[in-house]
Amino acid sequence: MEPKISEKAWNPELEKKILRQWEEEKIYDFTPQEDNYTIDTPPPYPSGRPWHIGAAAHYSQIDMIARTARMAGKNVYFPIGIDRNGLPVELYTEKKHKIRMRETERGEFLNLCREALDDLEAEMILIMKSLGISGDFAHYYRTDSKEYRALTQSTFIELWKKGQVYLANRPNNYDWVSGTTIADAEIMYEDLATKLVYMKFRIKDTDKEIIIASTRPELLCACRTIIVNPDDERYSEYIGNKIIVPITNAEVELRTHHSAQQEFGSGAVMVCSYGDQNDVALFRELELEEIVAIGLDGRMTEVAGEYAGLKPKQARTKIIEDLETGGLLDKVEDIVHRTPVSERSKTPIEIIPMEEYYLKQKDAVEKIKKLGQEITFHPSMHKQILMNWLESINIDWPISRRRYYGTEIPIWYCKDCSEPHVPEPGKYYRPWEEKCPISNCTKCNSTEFVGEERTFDTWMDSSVSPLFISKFNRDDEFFNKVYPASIRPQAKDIVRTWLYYTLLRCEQLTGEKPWSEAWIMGYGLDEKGMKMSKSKGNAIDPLPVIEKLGADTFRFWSASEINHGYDFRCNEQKIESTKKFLSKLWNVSRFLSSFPVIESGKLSASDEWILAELDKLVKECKKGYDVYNFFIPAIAIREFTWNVFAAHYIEMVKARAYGIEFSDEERDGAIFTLHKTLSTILKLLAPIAPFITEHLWKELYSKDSIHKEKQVIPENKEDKSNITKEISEFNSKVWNEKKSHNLSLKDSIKIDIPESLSEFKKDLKSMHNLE
RNA sequence: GGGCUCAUAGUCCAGGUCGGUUAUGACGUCGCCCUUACACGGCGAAGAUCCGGGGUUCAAAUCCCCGUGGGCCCA
Repeated sequence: MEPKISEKAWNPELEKKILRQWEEEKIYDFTPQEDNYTIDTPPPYPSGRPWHIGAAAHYSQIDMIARTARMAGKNVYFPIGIDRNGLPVELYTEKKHKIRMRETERGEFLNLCREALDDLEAEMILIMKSLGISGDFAHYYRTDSKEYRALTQSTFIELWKKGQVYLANRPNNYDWVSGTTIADAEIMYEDLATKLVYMKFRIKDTDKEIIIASTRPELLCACRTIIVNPDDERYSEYIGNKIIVPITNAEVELRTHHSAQQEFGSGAVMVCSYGDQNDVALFRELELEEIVAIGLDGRMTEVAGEYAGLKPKQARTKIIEDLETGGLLDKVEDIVHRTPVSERSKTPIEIIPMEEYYLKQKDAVEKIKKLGQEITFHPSMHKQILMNWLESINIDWPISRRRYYGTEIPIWYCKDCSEPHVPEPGKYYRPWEEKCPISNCTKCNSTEFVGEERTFDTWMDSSVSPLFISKFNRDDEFFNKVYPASIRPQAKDIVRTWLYYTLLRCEQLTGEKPWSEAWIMGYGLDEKGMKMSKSKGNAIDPLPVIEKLGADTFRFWSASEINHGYDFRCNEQKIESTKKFLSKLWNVSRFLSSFPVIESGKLSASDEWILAELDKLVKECKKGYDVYNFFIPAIAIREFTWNVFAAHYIEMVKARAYGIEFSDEERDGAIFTLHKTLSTILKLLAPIAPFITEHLWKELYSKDSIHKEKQVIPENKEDKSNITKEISEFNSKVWNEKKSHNLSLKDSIKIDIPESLSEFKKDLKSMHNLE
């Protein structure tokens, strides 16, 4: 009998043809019904080349969620979006064109960013499509589109009107040379020579002194507290005492804090606004009131007293002299200090408070905690990341950024009285280049306005993704059908940002949770478990891998290698070797394609046994698919298909299937069981490897897509795994025996079949050619 | 610096909640074998101080404590 399938191995080239078919037949199209399964797909951010291979694995798995849900009979809404707002593309563009954002005309700079995004986006879309992602590419959205930005702005305007937004001072990184604030991402660290100044601080109402070392003595006037390590016994008796700051004679409290290192200087640290990032954290944590010691002009402010007007470096020199004169100086050491400097100007940055917009979030924490409790997390352990984060929130959310490529903050200020005005929601506004849509200032009736130049933090955009995909405020009927979404799949590293902010924003705007389930995936690392980065040279480009090995190989690797929720390692050779399983499946199918598909047959003990094992597999897969953990079915399917079905069952029934020395009835039992098992395997595997299962399904079982099938339901058959163990032990025994006697596998041999396997006697005899 | 998390053969991974056979499977390696689905295969073999130290226990990969190293987020 000639097998219907003639090729000897799975050819990934077939994937392209299958993709075209899916597109033509529109098998993943979504029409909203009463019950829908909405996936709040993460819109990936095009930050550079190549796209992270871990992200490709991530999207493969998100697609498995969609396919699992479809096969469970759900009406799946699987939107695709691209996140295009934010700093990375600005940095990418500056580097690519060797320009600086602030020295380039804003409109021109935005165009260059857009071009860069378009290129990078095209590559990501190509990868996602090649991976077989069954999302809605025809209507993919961009977070920098007019519609999306209009939504971000509308939601801001709504919250502004509810009084949820306010202005406050916030420490910013400031680069004096460029004259701008810079983002944390633009800071690098350099070891620079500086002086470590040991100063004498007196403990109030005693004649005792504490020596405090600092590289920034000019900030004495901004000192708010002194900290020592709680384990540091040198200071334990003075905790809570008032300390007199030299020069200013201000009184501050001595406290303990774990961030004080006993080995550094004298172990006591002065906390000033702001010497470094640690000071910022301490001011926030200890709720200290900041003192602005350095002004926007880069000089000491009036709080510095006689040092006012000096540059910090001059003030430092003078203050050291004065300390010495006043007998307040212990000693000065020359040290090398790890100093934050601006990436562009290479000069040390200062941290100074500037006015920024804040969105209230502290009041919402308890509500969000409750929402968090109502959401099912897969895996459940990652709910802890959110809960810990909620515990640690102690400031409102700063939402304004002094950047260009983002959604503009829709505010105009009256030129005369500075009163801020927000426009009506519903449209996309660009205040930096558009005329104010309001004709007169509501406060002073002036007609002249100045547009806000700042943009939003990008999380302001991405945090409304469930509202955008459900057409919030644009199509109420659609919104009511698909919101709240069913599931939010996302990576672990952005639980505190994207997941949290989405909960916050959606609660503020709809009063409801945005989804009922959150699915959290681990982080993709290199083969040694280190983070992948372009600079380390250990990044793997997913595109050539997928092109060479095919999407199904990549997807099956992703499912079988990544235990859900845990970090995973990416190794090209490992991905490549995964292909062997697909070949195995292909060849099993090729063998079965020699036999007609029949509806029934007389089942022998062997058939009953493998069907019981198959049922156990169905049950095991369901366990994984129910919680969208694809590692469980992938491992179980490979194990069953290769090591049970192919290795033992197929070998046992081969002769029977050919009808050699068996009745037609017996033969049909084998053929029926073979097809029943394979077709079940294909359906079980379809969400993970959609291409090869589709191809084999159509070759063998139906002209319709396997992706229209419903998932198999376990029948709870009797567990026969003990038989599996016995059969495989017996087979091994025979194989070993033949080997030790230098016999070929087809040679005849005399070995007794154990009593417990007597039911399988006929099949085993023909399999091994037993006498 | 803080929080969370991980650590099992050359490599990846299971087991860990609920302590108790010979620690699962895959990749890779080595040997033999073309047996009519498959050499991208079959059979077999070697390969693990279960990260280190301490504790609880008759018994620890598993539970507890202290380290070390990796990862993520926050600072």
